[in-house]
Amino acid sequence: MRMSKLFVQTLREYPSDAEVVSHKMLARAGYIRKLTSGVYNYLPLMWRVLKKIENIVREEMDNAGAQELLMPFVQPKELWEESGRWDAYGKELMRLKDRHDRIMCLGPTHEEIITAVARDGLKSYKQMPVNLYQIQSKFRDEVRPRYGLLRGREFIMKDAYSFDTSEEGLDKEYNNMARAYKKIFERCGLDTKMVQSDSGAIGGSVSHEFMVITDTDAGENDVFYCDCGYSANSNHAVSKLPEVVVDGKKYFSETKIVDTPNTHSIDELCEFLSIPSTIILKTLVYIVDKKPVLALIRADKTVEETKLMNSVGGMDIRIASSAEIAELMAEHGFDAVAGFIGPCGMTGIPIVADETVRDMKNFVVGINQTDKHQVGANLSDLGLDEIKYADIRLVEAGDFCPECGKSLKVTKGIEVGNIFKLGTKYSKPMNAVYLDKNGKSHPYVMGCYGIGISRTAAAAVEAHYDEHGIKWPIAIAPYHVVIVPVNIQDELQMKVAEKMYEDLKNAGVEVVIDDRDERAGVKFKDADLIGFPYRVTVGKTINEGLVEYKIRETGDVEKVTPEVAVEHLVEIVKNIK
RNA sequence: CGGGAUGUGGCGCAGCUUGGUAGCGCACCUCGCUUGGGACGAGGGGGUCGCACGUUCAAAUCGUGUCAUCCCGACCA
Repeated sequence: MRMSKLFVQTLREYPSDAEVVSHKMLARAGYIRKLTSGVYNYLPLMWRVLKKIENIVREEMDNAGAQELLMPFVQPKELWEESGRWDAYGKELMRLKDRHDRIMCLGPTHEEIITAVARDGLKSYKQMPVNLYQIQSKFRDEVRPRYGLLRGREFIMKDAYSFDTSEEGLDKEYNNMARAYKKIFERCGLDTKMVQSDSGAIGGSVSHEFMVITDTDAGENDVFYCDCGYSANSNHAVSKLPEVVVDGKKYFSETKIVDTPNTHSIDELCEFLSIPSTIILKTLVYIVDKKPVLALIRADKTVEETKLMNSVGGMDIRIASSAEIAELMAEHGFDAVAGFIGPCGMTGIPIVADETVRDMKNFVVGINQTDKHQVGANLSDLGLDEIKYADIRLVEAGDFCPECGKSLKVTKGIEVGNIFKLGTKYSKPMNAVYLDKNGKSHPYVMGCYGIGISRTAAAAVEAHYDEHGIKWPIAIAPYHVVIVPVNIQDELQMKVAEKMYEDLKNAGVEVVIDDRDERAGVKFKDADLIGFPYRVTVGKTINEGLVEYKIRETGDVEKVTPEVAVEHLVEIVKNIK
């Protein structure tokens, strides 16, 4: 490719709306342009990168025995009603009508469609197991798109779905996919961790996420991990706790109600009573699937919303507003504001207590009266009808590993892939069945496996950049090398550059020649910004028969003959895998 | 959804307070000059100032509404 013809426009400055590294870099280097919120044009350089990632994914999926197909982007409402997700999915599902007023949606994922495809063509145990995948654009109408390609509304994803006759078969395929994923991300030049995670709206039991570990702002997930190998997303992580005081008898000799004016926060309450937060029972009001739920937890800990939601089998959770709290209080004959809520007398609504609550004795608790708390209280004395215990606690760095007991560490990660065991979550309601040896029908045992293609590209930038621009891993770089003749008026420089260009092209190296009539500085800046893994500069030293060979990643420079440079590059490209 | 901010050429911004011919830098086109880390000079093209309504002799500027975009929050009572 000739730089003079390449459709790319680099910018002198970063676009003002870009926040994270990958967004800034990709926009400035001319890879992407925003069309509308969360929706981007993939310009030629970007598309080359995306195709490289797609091809790696394709090869490894095919190697792992999966088969590629392509399903529609626009989908009918009916299938989503069959699975029950038409109502459950929420506003992220972009719904629309066609000219006949038929209701459709844009595919945010394809479980419904693939299950229907399988139902249609997968009738016998003899055809199984089978794993089908596609690489498709998806659309999720995110509340708040941000971070460029990392959290867009439209994005490219590889999604695979496996069909088995048994749990054992699913386990096997699950591990097969985990291995394939590991290979895929390695080939893309990405260091990933496979972490346990919540299975969310997709449903199912077991799931893992593949996280690119990054120190940039773009890491959206907290990953807890341990040297022993344990690692989990914060929405799923569990831990053992360090020993702390959970008995308040040292502070309170008897059970009584005390005035605690203006103690709206735990900090204020601790200060007012001169006690540690570990002997306060914190009560929070959540709205799960539009209904109130009370969460009880030791006050030095934080509720993990996803865990709480799962504990009551919900699909949607948020903290209650002060108006909702007031309403709830009124319904139960109380009149208290946040800060003084307690479980006592809250009949008829689910109460979930974190495991930390079990051991608490003689604690402090709200009693649904503003500016008052009960001290020296015990759960058995509170006269509660039914409490459900569950682990609804957010793990913190320093908690102990649930497997080996050592201290957990925390890091930020960008999720680039996930694998789920779905079981019969979709096949059952959608009546997608096969016949076994005895002619009996059973629902498929399914798994699903996703990789964010466009997100992987962005994550790669987050993981590989410097102040000058992108440093693509060679396997996913848009081109392998750029040849920069410093002065295109110089006949010898141009002659050598053109010769190398032809030789490299003929040898299968993806090469760009920067034949623009620009000053050297401009060409170097662009080369760094765009992130070609290698640069060969043909300048004055060509008079001694030498060119400059530079590695973007390390910055290492070497003077070599054009022939040696070509040899190096051909060799490097041959070894990409 | 709550809070904050911003919409002026492809990108980055000024102008708005105090209404009066729409500006600057980068990018783009032409010529000259320059050629190892985003040169320089001269000339040039490109904008219904987000949109609508209103006030006014006159609106980018003032008012109302609306749309869009971005940031923060939506997890501790």
